[in-house]
Amino acid sequence: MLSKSCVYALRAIVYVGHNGSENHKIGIKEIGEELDLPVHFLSKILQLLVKHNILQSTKGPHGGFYINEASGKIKLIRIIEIIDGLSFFHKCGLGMHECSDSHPCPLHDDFIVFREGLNKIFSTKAINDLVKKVEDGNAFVRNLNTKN
Amino acid sequence: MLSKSCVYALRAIVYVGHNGSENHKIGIKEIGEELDLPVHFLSKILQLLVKHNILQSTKGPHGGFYINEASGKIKLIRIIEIIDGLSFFHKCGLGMHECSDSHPCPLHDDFIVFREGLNKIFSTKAINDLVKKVEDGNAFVRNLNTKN
DNA sequence: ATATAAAAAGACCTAAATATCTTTTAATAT
DNA sequence: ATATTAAAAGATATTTAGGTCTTTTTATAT
Ligand code: FES
Ligand code: FES
Repeated sequence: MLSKSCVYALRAIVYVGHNGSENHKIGIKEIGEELDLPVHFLSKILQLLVKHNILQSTKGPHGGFYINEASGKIKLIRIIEIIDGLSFFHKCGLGMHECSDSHPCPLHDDFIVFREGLNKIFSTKAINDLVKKVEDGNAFVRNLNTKN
Repeated sequence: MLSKSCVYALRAIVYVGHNGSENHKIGIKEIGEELDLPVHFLSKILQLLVKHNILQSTKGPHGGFYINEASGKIKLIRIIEIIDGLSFFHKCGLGMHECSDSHPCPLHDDFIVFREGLNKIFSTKAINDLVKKVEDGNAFVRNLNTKN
């Protein structure tokens, strides 16, 4: 559904939101290790988010990633848009060229309920909402039973 | 979500169910043309379904594909299982190693609604249900505005 | 029996996603 | 100014999904 790039990005940004701040930036190495993600690959993805100002970074000693006030309020759908694009939310679940009410595939009515439902969730929830859940101990971004 | 192989299979089998019968088999070429699908690729996929007896075929003159009584009653989930596997319906939407209620990701509660909902649809609907919709003119498997 | 038609099977190719490795740039502390 | 640190950037490799082409097998009609 979402590409690996995309879910890596989401978890990474939540991790940064949870563990970092403007004066405690998080290095890519730490993120990769804590989330069991391939560091260099993740690095590329985060670069993209920085370029779009979804995420902030600085180089050099004590450099790393962090998110500012505004970034925390960004909706998940924006990140998905940047990384995967929004085509999933428009295209036919059975792979027809067009998804439309007037020329529906046999799964259309059922499928769009979920497609729209997901769209709504991603369009409503912001980074901070996920961070909050993690802070409250109601959710996690790190894998269970990773070797440490 | 579903791979192309999988949606190609679903549309093809519905097309065959709709347009064919044991004494009017449908050639792979026709299916490919009518559904705008790559013929040889589709051929591989249908072979797999035939091997699993989800679809019937015969070679030679007047040969082709058709579905028998039993096949029409097969649930979509079975086809998905054969082609893509069922991992989608168990794995975490944010790509964590495990999806569980006790160690949920921040999207878990919202995501599983979607995942389970889709699972239910695929587990409930049979090939014939889709064929029926097409026969009633309430759904289509062919693309709109294809050149013919 | 033979020719023919159509699926099955096999070998191969291409493009995209994912991942790794190396070099460059920029920020900070000394 | 210099050394050091860490992200950015670039180049390359690997894997997987998707797609094409060729040969073989099998059913049917003549
Ligand atoms: S036409 Fe297939 S999901 Fe809308
Ligand atoms: S843990 Fe992520 S969807 Fe269940």
